[in-house]
Amino acid sequence: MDYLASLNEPQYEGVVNTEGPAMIIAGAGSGKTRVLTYRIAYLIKEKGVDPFSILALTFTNKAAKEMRERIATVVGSNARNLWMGTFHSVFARILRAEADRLGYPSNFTIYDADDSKSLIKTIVKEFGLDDKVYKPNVVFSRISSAKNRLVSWQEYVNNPIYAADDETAQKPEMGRIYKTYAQRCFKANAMDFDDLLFQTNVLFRDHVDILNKYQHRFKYVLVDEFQDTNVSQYLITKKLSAVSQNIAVVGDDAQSIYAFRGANIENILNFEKDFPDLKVIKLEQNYRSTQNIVNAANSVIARNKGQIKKKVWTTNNDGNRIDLIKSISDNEEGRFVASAIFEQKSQNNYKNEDFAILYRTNSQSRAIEESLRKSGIHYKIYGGLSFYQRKEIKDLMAYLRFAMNTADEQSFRRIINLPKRGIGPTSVEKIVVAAFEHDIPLWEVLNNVNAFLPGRAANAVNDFVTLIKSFQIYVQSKDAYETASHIAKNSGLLKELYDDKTVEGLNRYENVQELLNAIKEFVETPEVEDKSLGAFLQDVALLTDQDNEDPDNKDFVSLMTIHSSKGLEFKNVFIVGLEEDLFPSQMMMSSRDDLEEERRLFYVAITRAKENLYFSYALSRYRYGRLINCEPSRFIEEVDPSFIFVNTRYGSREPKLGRNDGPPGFNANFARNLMANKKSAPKKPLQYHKPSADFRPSDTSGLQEGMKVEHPKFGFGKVSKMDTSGANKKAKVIFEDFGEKTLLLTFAKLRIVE
DNA sequence: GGGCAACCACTTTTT
DNA sequence: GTGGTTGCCC
Repeated sequence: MDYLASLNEPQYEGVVNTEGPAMIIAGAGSGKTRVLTYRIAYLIKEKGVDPFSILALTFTNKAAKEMRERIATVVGSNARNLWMGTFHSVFARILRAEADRLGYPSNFTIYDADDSKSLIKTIVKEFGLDDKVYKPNVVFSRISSAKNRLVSWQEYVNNPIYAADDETAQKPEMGRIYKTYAQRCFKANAMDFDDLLFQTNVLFRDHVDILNKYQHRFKYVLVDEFQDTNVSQYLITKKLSAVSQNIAVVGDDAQSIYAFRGANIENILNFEKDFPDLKVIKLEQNYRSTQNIVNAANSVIARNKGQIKKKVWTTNNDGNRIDLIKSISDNEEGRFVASAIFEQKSQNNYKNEDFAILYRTNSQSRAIEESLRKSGIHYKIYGGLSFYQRKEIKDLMAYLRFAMNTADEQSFRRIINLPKRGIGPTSVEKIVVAAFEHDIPLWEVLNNVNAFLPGRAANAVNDFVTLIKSFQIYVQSKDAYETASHIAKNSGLLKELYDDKTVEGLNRYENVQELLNAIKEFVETPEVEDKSLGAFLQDVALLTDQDNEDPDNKDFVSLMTIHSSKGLEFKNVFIVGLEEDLFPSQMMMSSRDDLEEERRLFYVAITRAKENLYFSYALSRYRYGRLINCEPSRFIEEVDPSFIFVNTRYGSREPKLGRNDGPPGFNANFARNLMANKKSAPKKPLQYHKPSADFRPSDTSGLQEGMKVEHPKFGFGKVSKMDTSGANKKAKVIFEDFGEKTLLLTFAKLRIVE
């Protein structure tokens, strides 16, 4: 019982109250993971519960892995038998086992968000709709949110409320798209991420015997990050624990930052209603941060109306005040952050790993990255494009998936003309449409393609079919690694990449090799019983590469979005880009709820810090390659000023050329196309105007037609036309040396001469 | 069908 | 700033 001795009173309550429903509201830094892991350890060790009958659900693979390891240190190897994993992986496993009840094969493919969006794109195109109205992202999130609220396409099409909604949104075809999308997924033997939860609900709703089976199997259900569950996830856990009533949820409403993905804070209220004899435990003591940081965070979150009453407190030292850094530009901001890290390291013996730089959007990383590189500070950027989203990886994966599941339309579209086989979009469309019109499997169309396509295209398709059939023999008889490397070689993918001698080409080649290594590793793992390609694909679909860590070099500064920083902590945290419209994000300002979610995001960012916290903002910044003026974020003012130390550190802005700056034929965009097309460079060198004044972002509100202006690069010119009709005011200027250019006045690089 | 140049659109995203 | 896409031409 010694592991329990270290717990405080409410933590102990959270661990030992294992029977009946419990809700643990855990403030930031209050030892939430510890309570969850000890609770499971307590069940196994002290209560003698079989690990097989404990189901613990998390949101990330990383959290599941970490928790499993921590439990193992208390209970030993027995922890392996726990049902612990992400919602998606656990229910994918159950769905594979019970797939036949839903009319799916057990080797169904899992579509990731990219697959889903490209399927939506093709459907929108097939319907002859405007993809500017039916943007794949918008359609996808509409379908996704319907599924997460358990609205099937049948209900969606039949319910006039949705039709009216879509009518006002000028998207009347949404129901038809949802229907087609769902049917296409089903026909492709594929489930998207939302289906894994949606179909589990269907399974439990329509097949009571199966529900009973799992209700009796899982005697204890635990849910981590409960504030981020959506309706679909909540209903699954509720149903599973309806018999045993042993359900424990752990979360913090103040850290709910995924409402935009369907997370529903009302689950907390519903939970209280659904389980009336619920035990509520509040963890309010923060062990992570200094007084100043805890109090600043409290002063921010207190502005939100909707929240559960709790008071997070700490007995830690006061610590330093928050350092507020003001700078002139995003580059300058990067430099100050780099120099602050440098100073702190030498003065206070911090290591790189003690620092994190948090921002609202991934695109902000570039300016920071540059200055860290110049200062020789080792850093790592989290997020961005993941390994499995890279084109070359998706290409090979598509071959592997198609060899496993010849109904998979998305994989088919990806590989049918890759490498080039002379099968164009028209032929592909004919094949797919034929499969639908005659209601036969895609594979059958491909095997009888001569009936649908003219000779030359049909021959190419026949070759493709023969190739796939040769792969299928491997799939059946060899392990995943042998199959995958055979397919990589014989599909021609590797050769195409090998022939590409550019830097990117080499990278892509290495990435494919890395994927093959990963498969090899999978095959050579002794615990893995099923070493087939199918087993690997099932494993990998739900894996993101967050856990691919480089063990050699762990001492780096972490750069990431605030979203991905959740659950982590650092001694020193920089929150950069604290500017109005950026954070809080302009696109989030439509309603008060959205502002509250942005504020919770700010709260999450602040509470990552253990010792020192820095706020930083710039007065001007490049966004989408254009210079804009910025104002400090309202969030800075929302922090009680007694916790802030203002540290004004202006600098200067250096002129920077955008890709489209300069005359056509001589600008960077032209150079880029030259590089891409391997043509020789023009003989004439670039000659830009030498600015006669210091060009800071300036006010151009008085600009009128006919005025003479100076531009830092194009030199002198005359305003020929003003366009104030759109959201972005524009001016057409005829430059003496470079001719006519249209300039966006928001970015105000013009100086009025006369 | 393929190559090239211009054009467009961009939030966060554990799965 | 970047990547993806469209539209024109061969």
